[in-house]
Amino acid sequence: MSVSAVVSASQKSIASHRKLCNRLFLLKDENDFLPDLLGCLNALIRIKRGNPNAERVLRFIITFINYLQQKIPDYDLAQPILKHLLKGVDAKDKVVRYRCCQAIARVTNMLREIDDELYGTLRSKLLLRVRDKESTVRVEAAIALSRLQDQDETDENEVRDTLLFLLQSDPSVDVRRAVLLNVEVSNKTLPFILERARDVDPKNRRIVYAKVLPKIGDFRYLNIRKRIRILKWGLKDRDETVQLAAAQMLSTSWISNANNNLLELLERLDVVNNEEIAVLVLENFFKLRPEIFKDLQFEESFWKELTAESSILARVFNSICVQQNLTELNERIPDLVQLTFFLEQQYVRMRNETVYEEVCFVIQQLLHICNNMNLGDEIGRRKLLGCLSNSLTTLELPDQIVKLQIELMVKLCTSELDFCSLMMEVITDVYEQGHETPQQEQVEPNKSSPSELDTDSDARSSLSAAETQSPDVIPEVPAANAEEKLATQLNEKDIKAAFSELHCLTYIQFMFENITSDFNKNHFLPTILQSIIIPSVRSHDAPIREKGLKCLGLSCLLHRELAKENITLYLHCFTNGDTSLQLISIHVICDIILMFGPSIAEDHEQEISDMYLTALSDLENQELQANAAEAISKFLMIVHFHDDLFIKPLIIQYFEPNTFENQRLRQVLGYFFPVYAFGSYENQRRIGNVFCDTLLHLMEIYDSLDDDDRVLTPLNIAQQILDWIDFEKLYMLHDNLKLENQDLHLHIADNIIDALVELEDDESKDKKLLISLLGKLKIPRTLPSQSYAHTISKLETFEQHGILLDTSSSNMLNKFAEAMEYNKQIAQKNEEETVHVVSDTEEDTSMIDVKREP
Amino acid sequence: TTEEQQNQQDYSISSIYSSFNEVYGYFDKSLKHNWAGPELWRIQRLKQKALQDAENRTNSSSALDAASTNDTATSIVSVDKKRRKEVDYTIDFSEPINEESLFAPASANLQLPKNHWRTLNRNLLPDDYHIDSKRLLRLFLKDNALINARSNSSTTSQPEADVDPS
DNA sequence: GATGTGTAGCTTCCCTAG
DNA sequence: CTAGGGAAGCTACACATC
Repeated sequence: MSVSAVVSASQKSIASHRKLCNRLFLLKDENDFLPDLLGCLNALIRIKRGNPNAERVLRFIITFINYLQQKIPDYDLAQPILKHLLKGVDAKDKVVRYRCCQAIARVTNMLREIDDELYGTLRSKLLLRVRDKESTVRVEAAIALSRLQDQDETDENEVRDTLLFLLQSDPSVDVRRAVLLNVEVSNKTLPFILERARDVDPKNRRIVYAKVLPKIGDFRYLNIRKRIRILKWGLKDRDETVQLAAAQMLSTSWISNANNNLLELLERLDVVNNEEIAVLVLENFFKLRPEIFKDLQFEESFWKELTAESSILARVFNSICVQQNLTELNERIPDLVQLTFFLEQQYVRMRNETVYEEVCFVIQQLLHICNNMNLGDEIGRRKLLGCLSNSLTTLELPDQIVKLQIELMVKLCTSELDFCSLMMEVITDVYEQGHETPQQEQVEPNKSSPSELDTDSDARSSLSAAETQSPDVIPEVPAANAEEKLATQLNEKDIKAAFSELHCLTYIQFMFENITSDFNKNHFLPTILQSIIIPSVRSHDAPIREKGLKCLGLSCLLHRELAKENITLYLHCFTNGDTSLQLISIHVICDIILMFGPSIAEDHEQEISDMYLTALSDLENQELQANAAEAISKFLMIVHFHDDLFIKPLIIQYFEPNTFENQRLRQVLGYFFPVYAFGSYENQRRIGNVFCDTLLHLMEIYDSLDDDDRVLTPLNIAQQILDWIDFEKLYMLHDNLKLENQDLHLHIADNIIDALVELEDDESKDKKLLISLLGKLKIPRTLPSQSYAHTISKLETFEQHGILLDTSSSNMLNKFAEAMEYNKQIAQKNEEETVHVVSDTEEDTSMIDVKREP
Repeated sequence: TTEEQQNQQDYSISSIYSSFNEVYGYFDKSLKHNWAGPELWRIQRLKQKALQDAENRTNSSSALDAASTNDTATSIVSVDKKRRKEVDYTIDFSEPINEESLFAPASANLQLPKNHWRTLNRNLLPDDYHIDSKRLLRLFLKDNALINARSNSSTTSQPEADVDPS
């Protein structure tokens, strides 16, 4: 048997390789052995990618080299083969380059030694090949290059740095993946690898968790920030398979590196500062390890010595029980009376400042648990309510705790009125604590304690108070560092009063967030409004004024008239205020309109829409812009407030390259547009109405851009918008509505033709684009013949203008005209027949394909 | 004011539909993988299969027809597949190959042009703000209140926004 | 600049490994 | 038995070639 016969036999199955190895071994000393073998390689490297026989042959050759090395260590076959293959890495044929790189990668793996010259050539050729124009070649070259990595961790390491460059910059996912799987993990490469957990490709992301991170071994090689980041990315990934991979890594490798002890794992995640992630970690962990979940027990001592870690463990246990209705397991959580007791213990412990943060965290977890508990027990309820209101009165608690406590108190109270009365007491107490003075008479009239106020005052009176807040009495906005000013200007007593006011306002804010009462039917609300909120809106202290404006906004949501009166106030804040005031205005006016409908804004329509448009186009202020986009989205989605005015600027900001950094804006709008468009056919038509206009505007922007910013082409943009107004994508609950908007793209065609007439001769690029869009429109055959006729007549008038077109454009235009003509004739025929035949369902939903029509 | 509220038109999208949650659940699901802004947006083609299904449902009268054509179609396809599967991958090692042409140097540049190496944010996803229907149906000031988009049959005088009991 | 070629990305179908 | 991976086929687009 000849060398080529043996090699040829190896292509059929892997099973025969062992036998064939022996055969080939017998031929090794013949004169033509090496040339014959290289000849076989020549045949092999012409075989294009994906041929399974070629894979087998290559594998056989590798097996043989290995076999030979074992038998005769001095027989060096690898280097001659390598030398031969290197001749092909620059070949013209990409298949040859691909196969050579692939073979080199495999052979290099077998190499025991290599002479310096060969190594140098290999290295420099591969460094070139990883930049090949073919991605398949780059993949193999990258794998080959990864075989040349050494342990050198110096700053300059060309091989390593090239691989890292590919990992970040190669446009092909496969190349990045190949590098990800083959690059050596070291201090230098780790940041680049971790970053791939956010690769655009979900498979690459998954590989980070499933393949690469386990290679590291102990997760403690990562600092806490990196641990949290990697967990957050993985567990919150949109792709379930990535989530699962992250969860698996957590519940197998990471937990074992924490002595299989959940609490120890949590200790290494700094739960106090990463609550959200800790919850996710536990939830995902229990999903994969239900047996551990079921075995969790909480002894008496557990509750008496709560730590950050143990408390969040109990909280997640509880929340999973509640979510999944595991009532029996949930009995391991103490009852309300006991929980209240433990909570009180923590409030006491809080006085020790060294553990303040941890205690706050523990309290939050306990509050979450209480919130999930059955609140049927009267005694427990009263005890807890007492404990909560007491702590609110006597302690300075962080906002998150206050929020949770007040939310819980609403649930504990039997009615909203009870709740308000209780809160009123708390707020009064806190207010008085801040305004205790040796001489009571020094208290300013408008800062009088709420308890002294006429609690019977109705909304009307507070309204009149609000009316006095006409824009001109609002103090001018102070310097940015208002707090500093505040500290120097005010004496200690005033500071104390100011802080108690802030304190009260915080309580009021969370209180108002949780009530829905009609303002006039709950006499506590007008009292609070008049005695605390309104004075605070007038305050010279920026923090107080801001909080006051928020609380006033919340009050407005409970009272239509109050809302209507105060719109001007918020408009004024937007014009004259700093960013934080502007944001409040954006929020409050939006909520008011959503709450009461657009009619509430009828006196200030212009100013309000101007405000939102100004904010939307403020490229200098991303937060404002994003919030405006969100507010407008809500308007259009929910109450249809000036759709036709907002829709075009909204589309423009979405595609405008300058908003690329403003991801919140883009993601809000990315959600909004499809929902808006697919949500109703009227909305689709609204977008359709501005399509051409908007596209032309965006094309202008595109023309003015640098190459670097030209990521989205006008074609791409147009396709995305056209997709929004695709009638087949309308969300329809009833199939019979599927017939809506079938003519929408035909209308677009009309608009495009109109726009073509307007374009100048030097805008040939634009003309070309618009014409190419005609061919991509989705136009059904079943429209009435006049519709097509209308478009055809438009085309004819366009042709009369005699506008210069390149051949491909005019071809496309002709094709489109023919298709329309064809549609018209068919439609006419059908219309004649319909006189006799009632319906023809066959062609109801069939589309024309412009390209295929005669 | 009660009267005004009653007379308020219900503008919500859901007024067209019977089920509010269903609609937004659908959008949350269908937009789950298209969140990263226009640069990374993929236009989802309507699946041919889904379209056919829909068509079959509407043309229930021709259900029998459809079934039979489907049967014949699948069998034809499978025969076709088998025939095509007999692609010959055999490599011929007997003929010597001209190394001149095999290793012929390239005339043109083999490197990927520079502008292809320009990446969008190093091929990384942007930060995910997890925008969903809940986010856009929420008041700014009351994050626990979902805007209660009721059908227009509602006769209550409650405001449009309502504290979500959850 | 018209034309053909090649590739990327998608869907659909099939197989196999868990 | 199901899901995930891979191959085949299709389409749209980019590039090269003349």
